[in-house]
This record gives sequence, C-alpha cells and structure tokens, in this order.
Amino acid sequence: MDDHAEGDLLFLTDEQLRRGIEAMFFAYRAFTQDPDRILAERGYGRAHHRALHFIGRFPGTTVGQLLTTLGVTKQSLNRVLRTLMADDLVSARVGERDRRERRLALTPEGEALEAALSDAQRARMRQAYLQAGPEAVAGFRRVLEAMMDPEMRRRYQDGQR
Amino acid sequence: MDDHAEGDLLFLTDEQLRRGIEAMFFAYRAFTQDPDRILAERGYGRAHHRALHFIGRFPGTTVGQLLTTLGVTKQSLNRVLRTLMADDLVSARVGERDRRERRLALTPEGEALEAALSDAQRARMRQAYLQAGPEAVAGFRRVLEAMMDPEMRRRYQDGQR
DNA sequence: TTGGTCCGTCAACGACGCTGACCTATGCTG
DNA sequence: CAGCATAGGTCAGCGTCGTTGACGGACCAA
Repeated sequence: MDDHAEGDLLFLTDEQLRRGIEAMFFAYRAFTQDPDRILAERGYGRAHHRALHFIGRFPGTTVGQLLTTLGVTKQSLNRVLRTLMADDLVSARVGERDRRERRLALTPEGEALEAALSDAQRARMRQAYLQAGPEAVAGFRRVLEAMMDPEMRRRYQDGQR
Repeated sequence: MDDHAEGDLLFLTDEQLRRGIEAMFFAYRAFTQDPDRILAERGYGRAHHRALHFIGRFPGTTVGQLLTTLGVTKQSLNRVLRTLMADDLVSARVGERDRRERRLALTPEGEALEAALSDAQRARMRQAYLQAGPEAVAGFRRVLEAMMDPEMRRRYQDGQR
C-alpha cells in the first residue's frame, strides 16, 4: 500500500542487502585480479602489493605504522618485507630521531613495479567510474566509508590529505 | 581555469581513483571481519562461508555450477565441501535427470550457520546503507557492477531474479 | 562401444594469515 | 646508571585456501 512512499526503506530489505553483499564479493574479485596476474609473474602475492602500495603512499613510514595500516602480524609483514628488500624493491634506513625505527621507502625498481600494479588497478577503476558516472562514484565511496570501523575510517582518511 | 566546468572529469583523476582503491581495500576488510569471527569459532574459513552462501542461494545447485560461480578449482572447492558434508551442514543427492550431478543443499544445521553469518554481514551492510542513504547505495552498486568482468556480471545478475 | 562430461581424490606446493617465544638495539625514566 | 618499555627481527609450527598434474569411476549420448 505505502510501497512507493517518499523516503521509504525499501533499500534496506534483506534482498537489497544481499545484492550488495554479492556485489562486493564479485567486484572485489575483479578488483584484485589484474594486479594478481602481474604479481604472479614475479612470484609475489597480494600481500606484496599491499606493502608496496602503502610504502609508496607514505615514504618514510615505519614498520609499526605499516603493521597497523595493514592489520596483520609482525611475522606476516616481515616475511613480505624481507623478500621485497632482498629483491631491492624496498629500502630501509634507520630513523633519525629514533634509531630503533626503520624508515621504509620504494627503490626505483620498487616504484616501477608499484606503478605497474597501480596502473592495472586504476585502469579498471577508471572504466568503472566512467561507466557509472560521478554521482554513482560519490555514493560508492560513501557506502564503503560507512562500512568501515571508526578506527579504520580514520586511517583511511589519513591518506586523503 | 576550467576546473569547475559542468560535467568535467575531475572524478577520474588518479587521486580520486586512488581513494576508490583504498576504500575498496579497507571496506572489504570490514565486510569480511564479522563473519570471519563466527567462522573462526567453528574452525572454518571464508571459503566455507562462500560455499554456504551460494548453496543457500541456489538450493539444488551442482558442484560444477558452484565451481564457476566461486571461480576456484575443483580441488579447492572439494576440500571445503568435504568438511561441510562431514559436519552435516551440506547435503548432496544424485541428480534426477543426470545422475552424474550432485545436487547440493543446506541441511537445517547448515541453514542455521548460514543465517548466523548472513545476519552478521547484513547488519554491517544495513548500517552502512542507512548511514549513506538510498542514492549512495544505488551509486555503490552501479560502480561495483561496472567493475566486474562481463561474464562475472552475468553470473551476478543471474542471482537478481 | 566409445568418447566426453561430472565428480572425487591423491600428492605436492606456495602464499599468507596466525600464535608463542625469544632476541637485539635503542629510548626513556627514575 | 639501572631498569623497563618500545621498535624491530626471527625461529618454529600451524592452518586455510589457492594452485597444477594426474588418475579413476560413474554416467550420458551418439
């Protein structure tokens, strides 16, 4: 009867929520598959991509900061960082103020790989944005942000400056 | 100079794309963490959740259909299905028309677990939808769909009927 | 009967999470 | 300076979940 009332909550039905859940599942697969292919060629995985991404975003970041950003354990991250440093994609220099810290950065080779991964992922994102339009993009980001936990959202927004 | 022209492409800058990429990363983590907690209690992982979800969505689905929906190998899926059937969460009966097929379905216990997982995930989704509003939700889904490969999108939309 | 399909399984491997424990180097504070 | 806290590295071990390769059985269809 009042199905078509202005401002009704039809977008909150279990059916609509299910569609959103499945959309997240399928879209995330698409989102990762292009970089995954590049990574596989070099024997790396998604964890390497994430590390490269955030080190590239925040050059001079410390291991500890990366740990909380990525939300993994020290051991997991260390395994990845070790291979990236051995392959000379990431450099670490001792912190100036605090010599316990390791300030991480991408080497030129690291930047090259990061750029390749980033380009692949951005290309898909760009075509999706273009296809959906600016208003859809604004909504897309609003929902994703609302989905995050408050502390996660804070870390996410720290990168928006 | 023409920065603020109507219909400009400012939403397609690398910076905007980067924000979308990071939003996907953080949001997906949030998206999975509630069910992950429930699964961990029972010694299951995400793969079990995905199988339960799609078997629940399409009762009577075959192993082969599930394989293409989930996009994993037979061996990966079989390992998961074996434990789910051993734990009596999923049932398989021989197909009527084609006796090579196994028609999968959730047992009552399987439905109970699927409901628990689904409830947790929907709760987060619901609050995100509510917080972002119906227009944002429409945009959210439009962008996610545009991100999928055509065949993936077809499979996704097969579940929208 | 033959060839293809659907499914299950053995073996092996790799990426990537985890816990627990222990180590060094360094900073800070009393 | 002594002692504790912090940043980081590492060893050992485990589990999930993805992969390839190979093979076998049941079944369908020509």
